[in-house]
Amino acid sequence: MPGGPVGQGARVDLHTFYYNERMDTRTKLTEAMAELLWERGYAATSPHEVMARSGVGQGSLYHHFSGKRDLAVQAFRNTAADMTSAPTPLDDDGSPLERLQRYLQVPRAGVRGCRVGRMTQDPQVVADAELMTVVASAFDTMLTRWERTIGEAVRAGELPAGTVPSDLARTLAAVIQGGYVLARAQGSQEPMDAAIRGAVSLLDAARVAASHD
Amino acid sequence: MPGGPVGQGARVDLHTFYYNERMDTRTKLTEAMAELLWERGYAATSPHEVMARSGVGQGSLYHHFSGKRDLAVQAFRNTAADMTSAPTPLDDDGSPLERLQRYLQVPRAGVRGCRVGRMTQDPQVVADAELMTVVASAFDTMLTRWERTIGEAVRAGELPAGTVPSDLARTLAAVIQGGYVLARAQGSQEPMDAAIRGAVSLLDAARVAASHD
DNA sequence: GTCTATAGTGTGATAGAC
DNA sequence: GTCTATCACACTATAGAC
Repeated sequence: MPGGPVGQGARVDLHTFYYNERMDTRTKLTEAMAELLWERGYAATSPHEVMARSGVGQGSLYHHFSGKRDLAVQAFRNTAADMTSAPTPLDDDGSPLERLQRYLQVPRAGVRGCRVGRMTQDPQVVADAELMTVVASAFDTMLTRWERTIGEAVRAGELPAGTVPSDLARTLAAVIQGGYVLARAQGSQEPMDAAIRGAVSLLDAARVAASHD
Repeated sequence: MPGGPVGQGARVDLHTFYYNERMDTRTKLTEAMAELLWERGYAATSPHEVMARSGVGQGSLYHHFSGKRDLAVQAFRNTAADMTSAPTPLDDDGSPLERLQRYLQVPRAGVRGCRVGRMTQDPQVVADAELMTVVASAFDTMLTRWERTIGEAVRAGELPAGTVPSDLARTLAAVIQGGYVLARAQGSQEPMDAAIRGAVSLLDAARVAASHD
């Protein structure tokens, strides 16, 4: 191993190492942009910041991408694809209702916010049809999964027969998205966890009600 | 009625009339800023836009306020006070659970988003301790009301005895906040309404479960 | 494919006349 | 108290050498 910056005793900032040593320039740029979209949003992220974080120069950015918007679209497409392709407890073992409750309780860092939901509050993003398409289809994919598992729970008699899967799917997705909002409003994880606990309890109550259908 | 701009046949843009004829300069500025905070957020709103919308000149803005931040703090304090002081169905007649369900179903224009919750996604707002205090205390006031009515519903036997009011309050607040996110993501009111319907149904189920406690 | 230099625009804010 | 003119700066983007 020749004397790279990772040699013995060398202290390397994780980000710098990550970006500089293991990715091509294009990827460095999209990864840095994806992080900044999450942390700061689209409007508040400048090309200058992306270059600083990725260690890539100005000329390279405008060589690989036509500009800030192009870079953001590519980066955010990757983010949405990562999120929607990741496996969830919704497809694990267990009864449908258990899976719904397990997915609700997946750890979520409330104060960081949702990478996709965040975009929804950025006026420049909402005004951009291409970005909004990515946002909308990411939510669509997620809601479809919720709906399918909720339908299974109804058929299994774990939820009341009158349950409307498309409604409840939006309710549970909203609890998560709203949990992020509450957590950020209070600067604390606790409101997110409380909101989830309350939703899990409501599903427990619904199971009890279904058993008396 | 002397020849004001509202004389017979005169057509006056509602905004222009509203700002120009009925308010003092300070109020014109805070009202315009409050609207823009809602529509575009803090970071994305420039003093120039505030002046254009209010019809007030640059010199006046910096005479009445020390700058953009000062104006935004004053404007947003007014917004938060308006929202937290308005009466809600939570304090109306009817059983506690009915009041909770009625409040959930208050019409909310999902695509416009929540005036307070919106601030939560703006990095420059989150970094500002003064603005975040206003946000946090507005949510606090709202959550306390939810909690009180939920507690009443539990004591009335309309919700299961094991219900944790502080948890369920956050769940229901999250449904509303998340409903805004979903509505904006899809550019449609429908996801908000669906999320609310699902939450109302869950509360119905919880009432059934409570009756078997 | 990457660099440095620089353009052109809009920002938040101030100066000073009236 | 309000106006117009202007500042210094940061932004997104381009030019052109290497």
